[in-house]
Amino acid sequence: MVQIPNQQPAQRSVPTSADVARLAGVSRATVSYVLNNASAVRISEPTRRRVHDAARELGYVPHAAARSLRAGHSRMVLMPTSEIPMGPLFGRFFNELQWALSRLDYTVVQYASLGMTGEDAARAWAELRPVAVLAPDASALGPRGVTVLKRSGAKAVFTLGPQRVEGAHALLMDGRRVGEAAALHLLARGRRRIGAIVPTEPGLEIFSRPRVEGLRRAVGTAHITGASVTELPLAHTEESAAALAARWRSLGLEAVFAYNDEYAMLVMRALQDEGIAIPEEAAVIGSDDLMLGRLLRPRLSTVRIELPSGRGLAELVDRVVRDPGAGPEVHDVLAADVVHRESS
Amino acid sequence: MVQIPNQQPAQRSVPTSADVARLAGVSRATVSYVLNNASAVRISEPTRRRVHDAARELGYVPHAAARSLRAGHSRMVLMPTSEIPMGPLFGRFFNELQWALSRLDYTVVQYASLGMTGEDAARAWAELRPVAVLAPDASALGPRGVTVLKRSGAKAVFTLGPQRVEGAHALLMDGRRVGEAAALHLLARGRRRIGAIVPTEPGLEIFSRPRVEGLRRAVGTAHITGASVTELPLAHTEESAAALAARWRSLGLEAVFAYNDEYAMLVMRALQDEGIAIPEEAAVIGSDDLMLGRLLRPRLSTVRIELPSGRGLAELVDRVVRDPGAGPEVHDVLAADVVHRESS
DNA sequence: TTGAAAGCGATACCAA
DNA sequence: TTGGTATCGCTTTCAA
Repeated sequence: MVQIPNQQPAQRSVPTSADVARLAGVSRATVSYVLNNASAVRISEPTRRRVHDAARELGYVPHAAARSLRAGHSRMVLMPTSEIPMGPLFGRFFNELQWALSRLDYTVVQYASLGMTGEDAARAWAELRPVAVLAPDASALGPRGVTVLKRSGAKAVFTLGPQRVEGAHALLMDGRRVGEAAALHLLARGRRRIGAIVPTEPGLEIFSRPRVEGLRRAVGTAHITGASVTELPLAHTEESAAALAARWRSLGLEAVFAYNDEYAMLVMRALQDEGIAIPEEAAVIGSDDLMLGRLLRPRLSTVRIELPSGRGLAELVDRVVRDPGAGPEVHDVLAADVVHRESS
Repeated sequence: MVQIPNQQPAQRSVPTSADVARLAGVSRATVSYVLNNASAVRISEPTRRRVHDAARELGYVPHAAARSLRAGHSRMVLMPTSEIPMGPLFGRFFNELQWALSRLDYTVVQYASLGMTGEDAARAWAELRPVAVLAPDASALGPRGVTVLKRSGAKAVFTLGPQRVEGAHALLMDGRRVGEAAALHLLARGRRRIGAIVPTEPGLEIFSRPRVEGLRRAVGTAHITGASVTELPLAHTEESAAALAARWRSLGLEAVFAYNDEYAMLVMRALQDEGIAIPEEAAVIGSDDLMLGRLLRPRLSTVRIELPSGRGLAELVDRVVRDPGAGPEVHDVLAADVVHRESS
């Protein structure tokens, strides 16, 4: 650790608009008019300049809290972050959304409320008085949480994940679509007895459950004799995958749907190391269409997921903020289709 | 899209502590005392209950802006997010840090200031009057930005990345360590002419430049005749990798350091498809020790990066917030060592 | 034990 | 064109 001598003297206190007014020799009102380009009043050019100069000299920055307190509302969009890291797919969507919202002049803020759940978390969020809340995890919110947020003045409450919650708008990302697409593909290719990898990592079940459920449902409604789904818990480790591969033949399965491409890679490698031929002895399909799937040999079949454009959602949020009267809307936004390569 | 009829009637206005006071039949002061468990004053038990009941009935949530305005300070730690998504390594570190800070009773908020740069961004952050700012990208801040933040009352300004900036504390993550480790390893294994993959993706050069620089430096100071470093630009696509592989033999290189494991995988696959033996004809080493490296054949050698514990940093931040007097400290926190597997 | 009131910083109405 | 001032919601000192 390197110590660098402190060069700045004792902090002057933080400059306020009153300081700017004093230095410029005008009233605080005038400062406000000038700095906000108030169109209702005309301020003379010399005064404008004096105010701007004073503000620059003092390094004045307006106080967002004071401003929104006075205004009675803010343009803050709160996006609670969940602990589970999002993949590249969701990450890109998030970034796009954020960018689009800031284009619409919203201040997007991510707030991690680690450890809390439901109403507690909602209360913590509500203290910030956001104009909109976009929550990725509906279950960690609940109808009570939605009520708390709305009571605190939030005009729009959206959930973004695989679940919805009463009272909130929903961008429903129905993971069952993914499982269904995988099931139809595998069945069409003559596979009957299908294994479903279920990650044991905590937090992931919110995403994995619907996928398996969709797989189950599609296999069930296909009415093909002998068709079945077997859940295979798997940790994100080589050992776990090796253990699964070791008992693969005893399971009597013909195919495996692997939650996502990373788990698919893990499983495929373990099966190959066990001498099991892919896709002959075991068809493998993943999900999310990651780059790595194309680099595997055989190339990995996968379910490609399509999320809506962040811009569209940003406009939707804006619309709801401006007209909160309408009831909650549910948008079904996840599309899934199979990219067939060599592993299935 | 499904429309659900709006069940809630017109929003009542957001309840304030005055509303709670009115309903409980006490003064606002008493409400504040009760809800904040003020130890300086004793409030009778019946009054406490009346206040709590009233607050619950109204769904009262305190107004953070008003509170911090009155208090003159907040406990908000601002973490500006960069557009480039962070990998699992940095992501884990970030999560840990966030958690540790919230344990210390800070409100951690991520704020994306997309599009702005330097002072503009700093001003936007300063409006929120955070008590501390942890910026991952020093270059998008600059000494001026640091000044703006400090003037606005920030007690601690940290940069977290590969660069530092004057006036701010730094958790320096010196990527040159990574390149150095890779170079020493490859040289020790008898490789002389080394290629360095440089991602062409914008934003990544902040991380890739130092790694290549470290590689260069280590190769240079080794004083081994014939040792050289050749930069190889590469996009994150199969085509780009295939093009590189096609001209590999004409490059006359013996080894390649691939920025990180993902690019290593991309390159390795392309080389293998071109019939180039690994590691015989081309030694490959990546970085970040991702799971996928262990799943490749040959198994991927990699540079493992060790970041400090989030808890430690959280305590450091807390210390600086409590005692901002001391000058900025520079902590060198990145450790790198080689995990030798089969590809080198 | 409780209440009245000042004041944090910025804005917008009304007067001058 | 500019200034005085009330106000947003909350905390805290001082009085009662």
